[in-house]
Amino acid sequence: MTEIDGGPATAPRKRADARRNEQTLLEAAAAAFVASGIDAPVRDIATRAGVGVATIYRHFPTRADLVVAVYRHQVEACAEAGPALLAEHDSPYAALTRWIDLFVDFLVTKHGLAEALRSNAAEFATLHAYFLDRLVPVCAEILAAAGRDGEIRTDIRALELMRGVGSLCVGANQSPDYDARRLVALLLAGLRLNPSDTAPTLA
Amino acid sequence: MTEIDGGPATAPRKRADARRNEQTLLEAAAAAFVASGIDAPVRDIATRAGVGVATIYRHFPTRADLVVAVYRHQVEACAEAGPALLAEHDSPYAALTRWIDLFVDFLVTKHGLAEALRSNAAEFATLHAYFLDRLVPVCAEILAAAGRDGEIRTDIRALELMRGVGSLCVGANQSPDYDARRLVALLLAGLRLNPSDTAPTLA
DNA sequence: AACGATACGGAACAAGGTTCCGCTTAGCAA
DNA sequence: TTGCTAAGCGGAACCTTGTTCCGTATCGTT
Repeated sequence: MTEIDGGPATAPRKRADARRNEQTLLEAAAAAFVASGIDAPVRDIATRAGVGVATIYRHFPTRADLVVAVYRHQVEACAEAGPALLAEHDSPYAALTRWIDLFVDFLVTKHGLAEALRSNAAEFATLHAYFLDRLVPVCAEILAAAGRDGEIRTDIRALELMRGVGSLCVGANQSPDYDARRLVALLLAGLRLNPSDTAPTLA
Repeated sequence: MTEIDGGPATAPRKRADARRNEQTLLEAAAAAFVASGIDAPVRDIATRAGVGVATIYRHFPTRADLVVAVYRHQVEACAEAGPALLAEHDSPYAALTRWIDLFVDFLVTKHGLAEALRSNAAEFATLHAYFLDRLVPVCAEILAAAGRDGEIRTDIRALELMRGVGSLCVGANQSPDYDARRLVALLLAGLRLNPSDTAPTLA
C-alpha cells in the first residue's frame, strides 16, 4: 500500500524520521496487541515505541488503521491460501473447512480482533473495508465451488458465513471451556446437504 | 431474591427509602437499557432515577447485578418455557428450535446483552452465574430428549450450544445484513443427524 | 548555513467508571 | 412528641483512556 516510489506524482515521500517512527509504531503495536489485545491503551503503545501519543494518531488516525497495518501480512496470507486449498483438494467442502480453519486460527490468536471485526462501530470501518473486501471474495469462490458440486446449500452468502464464524470466535480465549472451533465445525456441518458423507464427530 | 420477610433472623429488612430507591432504579435502568443498551452510562441511569451515582453502586455493586435484576423476569419466563415446549411438541428437536428462538429473541432485543453474556470479564461473573445456571439446565433437558430420540448428535453440551447461540447474537442489531436467526438456524441444522427430515431452507 | 515545511511531544480536554465523605432522614425508644 | 443513631444519600473528586492542540524540534533543500 505505501508506495516505495513509483507512479507519476503520487505522495511526495514522507520524511525519514516519519518513516522510521511508523515502523517502530507497527512493532510496538504488535507487541502491545499480543500483551493486551487490540484494545491496548494508546499510551501504552506510544510508550513502547518511545513516541508521543499524537504521533500514533498522525500515522494511524483510527485504531482500525493500526490494526489493519499490523495484520495486513496475515490477512494476505489467508486470502492467498484460498485458491491454493481449492486446487489441492478434490472436494471444495474439504477446502472450505481447511480455509475456515485458517481464518479461525487467525482470529482466535489475535485477542479482540474477532470482536472488532464483528463490530459495526464507525471506528472500524477501515478494518471492515480491508478485511472483508479482501477475504469475502475468497470465501465466496470456495462456497460457489462447493455449491456447484452439490456439497452444500447455496442459500448462504460468504459475508454472512464469515460474520457467523467471526462471531463464534469472539471470546474464544475467554473461557477454557469455550471451543470456537467445535462450534464453527457445527456451523459448517449445517451447510452440508448430505452430512452422512463426512465424519459426524466434532474434532 | 430480596426476602419479603420470612426466614429466621435473615437480612434485617432495609429502610423504606432504600427499598423505594431500588425500585426506582430498576425502572430507570430498564428505560436506559432500552434507550442506550446495557452499557448506558451510570450517570444517565442515576439522573433518570433522580438519585446520586453512589446510590446505584450501593444497591447494585456491579453493572451485572443491575442487568440481572432488570431482566430476571424474562429469564425466568424463558426458563419456564422449556418444559412447556417439550410437552407440546412431539419432536424434541422442534421444541429445541422453538426454545432457542425464544432465547434469541431475548438476546437480540436487549442491546449489548449478548455481548455481556459472552464476555468472561470478572465484572459479569454474577450475570453468568444467574443466566447460565438458570437456562443451561433447561437447554440440557431439551437436548437430552432430542438425543434420546436420535434426532441430533449427542456430543454437544448445553452450555456450549448456548454460548454459540449467544455469540451469534452478538451484534445482531449492528448491521442490517446480519441476520443472527439465519445463522443460529444453520448451527442447529449442524446438530441434526438426518437433516433431510427438515426443510432445508433458512427461514 | 539558513529557511520552510513536516513531524514531534506532551499538556490539556472529554467521557465514563468508581470511591469518599459530610449531610439527611427513617425508624425506634423514651 | 422529641431525640438519637445508624442506614442511606448526593455529588464532588479521582482514575483511566481516548482525542486534540500548539509550541518546539528536526529534516531536507537551497
